Amino acid sequence: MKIGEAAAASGVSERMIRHYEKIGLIAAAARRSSGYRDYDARDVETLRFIRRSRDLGFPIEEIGQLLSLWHDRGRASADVKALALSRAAELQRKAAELEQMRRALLDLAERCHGDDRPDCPILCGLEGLA
Amino acid sequence: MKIGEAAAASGVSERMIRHYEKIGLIAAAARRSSGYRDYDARDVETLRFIRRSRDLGFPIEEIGQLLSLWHDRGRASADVKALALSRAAELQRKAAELEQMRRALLDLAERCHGDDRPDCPILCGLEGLA
DNA sequence: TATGGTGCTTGACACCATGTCAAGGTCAAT
DNA sequence: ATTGACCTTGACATGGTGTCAAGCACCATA
Repeated sequence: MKIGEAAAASGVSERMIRHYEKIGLIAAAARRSSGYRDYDARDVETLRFIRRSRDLGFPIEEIGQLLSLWHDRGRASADVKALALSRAAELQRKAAELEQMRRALLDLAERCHGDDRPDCPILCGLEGLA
Repeated sequence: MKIGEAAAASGVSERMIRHYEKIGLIAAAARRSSGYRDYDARDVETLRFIRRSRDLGFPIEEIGQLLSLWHDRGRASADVKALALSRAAELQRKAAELEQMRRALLDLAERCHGDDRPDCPILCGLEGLA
């Protein structure tokens, strides 16, 4: 299977497949005599695993750890759970941060009459004179 | 005022001050005969404005628009409010996305016993066999 | 078989915001 | 005058992805 087909089958772009190979997240693909990369079903499975992990917000480094655990038949599920819970906590932290920014913005916007007049509490707030 | 003092006074790092100058977000600073950049209170105010905008999640491009509006004494507050509300909506969208990822992760983690045994619903979920 | 179109290769540049490091010049205080 | 802190520019890195370019491989059809 050539890289284009592997990309279509896994949902990971050709660009990112080459990238993951370069940074060592996945092993270098087999090559045909022409130099084309050659993929099999197992490779596609791995790529799909990576894509799902990314979709769940795991950074590359942690995806590497997940892949190790995945390939390790004797791993303890506790190790995986710990990674997942720590990721979930991080996501919550980030979401809370965004929410806090949003609330601050809405507070400013609420005090802004939002018409043709030039005075604007939002800009004053950004100046630091809120 | 030299760049280090301006950085300390505004909360924007020296690195980013130079960066903002290079990308044209702020005007090129005055220079002493030595070549050192020279800042006054007004410059620091601008930097602080930028920092607060960044803290509220505005991307650089929108900060440029905010700066224009800020400097424009005749601006309509409605224009500022529109920017702020659109930013708030974007923040909410992003937060919701993170929250959705988190929930998916927690769903998987909940089904994982998290002990020494190797079978793990989280990894199965990442494989796509959830 | 020749040709064309599509797919593959590598490499480079871009984004956005920020950090760090290096080599060299300047300032201020001792 | 020396020293140590500060400034200058430039380059490289991060993370995840896009795009573009030049050149080669593959396949089907004329």
